[in-house]
Amino acid sequence: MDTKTLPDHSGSSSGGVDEYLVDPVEVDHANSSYSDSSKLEQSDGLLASNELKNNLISDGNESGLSMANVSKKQQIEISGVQNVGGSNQDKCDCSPQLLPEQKQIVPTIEDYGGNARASTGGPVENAMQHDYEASQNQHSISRRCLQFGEARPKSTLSSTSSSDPQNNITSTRQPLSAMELESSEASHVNSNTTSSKRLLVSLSQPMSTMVPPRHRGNFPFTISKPSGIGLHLNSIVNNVPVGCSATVRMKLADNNMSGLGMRSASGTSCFLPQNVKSSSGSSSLVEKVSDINEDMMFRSDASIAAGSTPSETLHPMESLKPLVEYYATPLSKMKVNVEHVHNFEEIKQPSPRKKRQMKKSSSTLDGDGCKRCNCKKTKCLKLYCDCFAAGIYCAEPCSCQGCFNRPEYEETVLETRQQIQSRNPLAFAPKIVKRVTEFPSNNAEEGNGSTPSSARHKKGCNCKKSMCQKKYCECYQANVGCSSGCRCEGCKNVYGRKEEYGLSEEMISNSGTEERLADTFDDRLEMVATEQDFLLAELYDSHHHTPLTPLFRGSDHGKDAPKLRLTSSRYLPSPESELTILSSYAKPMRSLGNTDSHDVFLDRSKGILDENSYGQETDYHNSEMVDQFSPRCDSLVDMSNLSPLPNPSMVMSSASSKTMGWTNVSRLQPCTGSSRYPSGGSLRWRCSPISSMTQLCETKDHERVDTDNRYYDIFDDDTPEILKDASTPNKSVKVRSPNQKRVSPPHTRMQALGSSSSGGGLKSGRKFILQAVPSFPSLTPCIDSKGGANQKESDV
DNA sequence: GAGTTTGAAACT
DNA sequence: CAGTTTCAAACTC
Repeated sequence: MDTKTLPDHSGSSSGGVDEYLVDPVEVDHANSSYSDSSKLEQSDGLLASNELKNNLISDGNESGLSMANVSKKQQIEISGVQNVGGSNQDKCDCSPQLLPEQKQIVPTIEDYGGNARASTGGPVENAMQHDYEASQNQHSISRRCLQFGEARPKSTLSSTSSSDPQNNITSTRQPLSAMELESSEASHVNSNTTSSKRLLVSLSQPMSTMVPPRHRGNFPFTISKPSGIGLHLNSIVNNVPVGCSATVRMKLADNNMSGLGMRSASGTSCFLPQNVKSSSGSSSLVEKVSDINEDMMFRSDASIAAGSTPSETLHPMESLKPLVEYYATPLSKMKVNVEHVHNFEEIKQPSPRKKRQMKKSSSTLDGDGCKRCNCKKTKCLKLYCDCFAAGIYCAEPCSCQGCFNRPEYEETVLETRQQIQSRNPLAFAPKIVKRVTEFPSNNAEEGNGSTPSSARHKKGCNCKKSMCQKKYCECYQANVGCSSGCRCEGCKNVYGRKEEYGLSEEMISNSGTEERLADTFDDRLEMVATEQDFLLAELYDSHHHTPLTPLFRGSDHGKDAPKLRLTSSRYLPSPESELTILSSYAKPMRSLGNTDSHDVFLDRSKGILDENSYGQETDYHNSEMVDQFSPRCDSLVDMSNLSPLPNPSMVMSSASSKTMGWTNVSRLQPCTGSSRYPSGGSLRWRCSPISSMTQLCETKDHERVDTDNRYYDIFDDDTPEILKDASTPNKSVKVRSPNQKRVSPPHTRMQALGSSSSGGGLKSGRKFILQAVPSFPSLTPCIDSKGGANQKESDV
């Protein structure tokens, strides 16, 4: 059968892939027998995967496949190298974990890596890791180049600055090492190996170099974001906060672009713990981190999920926390390891029910953060699979059968995702979108969990019998209230009834018809995203190629957006990403603000994550967010310098970066598959978003600098600083205004926003921004004003 | 642990 | 686009 092809994978990959896959598992399981069995299973799975591909993916973009294949090959090579270096499977796992997507992550790491290397050289000394790193570095380097252009930019920023892949290679080693380390660590999270320390060291260095001392912790996040951004993160993160196992990787299947984000994101959740443990550049720190463990992880995860907030959360935390969070980001990057772990886990399928029970107790997420699916017929390649839908790889906790949602089958996964996306571009978009919050600052409500207003299910539920009081209801499950978009009957959602939703939003009532409401709702969601994540979104877009602009262009954002996206030659990683990102961003912010309870954070994260299903995007956002929050201007500035972005100046940069990145990306990455290996330039651009952030930072450095508290405050408000900037007379605002004109969001929206936002000028500003968001194109022009953005405007 | 219920996803 | 089927999670026993 297909096995023949599989053999190749199994042969090459099985050897390499399996091993590395095993490693991750091992890590989780502490060298459990999984590896062996998993290998076998995987090999089987590989065969099956081929079949699946044939069956499942009729469309299967060859480009994507080819890409995937390439990545696999690389992975294999890597794995082989790793094996050579470190005999331990675990080690291997770590390296192998680097999937194509992961590779992308690596690049990001590279950025850090540059910095990390020098510093890390010493710290990262685990024999395993060393070997692994050494071998991988070279391999990884090439990978990186292929996969991410982004890394380069960052790398350039960090240290080497070589945009060229080659340069990356040299520089990348450290980054890779760091990544690998992270990944390895992630895999070893349980083990608490010294490797983690390495990571810390490597990370720390980059951080230090890149970011000012304060923000160092954050800085890593920044980097990580780029790598991991993925959508899945959202879901994963949200759901899986601590865990780890879940592989966020989602890669991108949705969008090649998104893949990147996914990876990082996923990695984050899982990696954070590991990173923390491992990273302890200083033993004390490491230990502390390890001690912190879950809490930290949660935070980190959450932060990661949020994308932006990590630093913030950290700030409030003790010094250690920052470290943890800091590392957490890297972890996200490391998601590869996590993924592997998942794979193994899935393969072995320890005890589904137990896992389930675990899940039940913890709600959706496993303690590990894994979704713990139990798929039996879908091979975890359909949206039925929570893991797959979340953009993460199945992991140990999963009790799925015949799972192909593993790093090993990345190609299959990606292809399948593409197919699904082709049918429904929003299929992987976060389901939950943060609503335009009326009250960014008063989010205590959310903490209460009663805040229906904060977010909504984008599609809305269709409950008939559960009355939206059970987890059957997606809205309820996401801890969000029902909205006008819901078609539920007898809604009694404790988080907010459909009716209430409409009431709460004056706008809706104004609109009148449900359709209008629904539309408005979507718009609102988008709006919200824009507001909070506006800048981020832009960045995100740039990273993902997502044509946010298109959406924005479309006055109807929500509806049209998808179409526009679709129409666009490029696959948007996730049209939803916009919303998602924003929402995730916003939520995280809140959660961060609330840092108090992890639970809250987690809950939010879930919803948010879902929204961010596109890990990649999210990652970027996260990174961006991180940058904004933690990285500080300094780091940001540096980044901007490094970044190819023409104009680091201005907040607009973020928007511009989006457009820039977006356009560039589109060009560079016509195909989703290809997107993975975007030219360095495109990637760089994506990274550039950071620069935008930096810009913002510049404008608001003093504010940020003042205290972390401020950040928190910001988050509390839901309005990221960026937004604030935007809201403020900042450049961003101006830039946006033009777009706003275009967008001219529905009057209802405006009104509703205004009413809702009544809270304060900020709110109003946000709303305003939101409106602007739809008009993103204009923003880009502003940004591009220097560059291509203007063109877009003219086009528009 | 097995079986049922539920609603989303997928299919027609 | 609507209706039906399939699926896996959520839930119950």
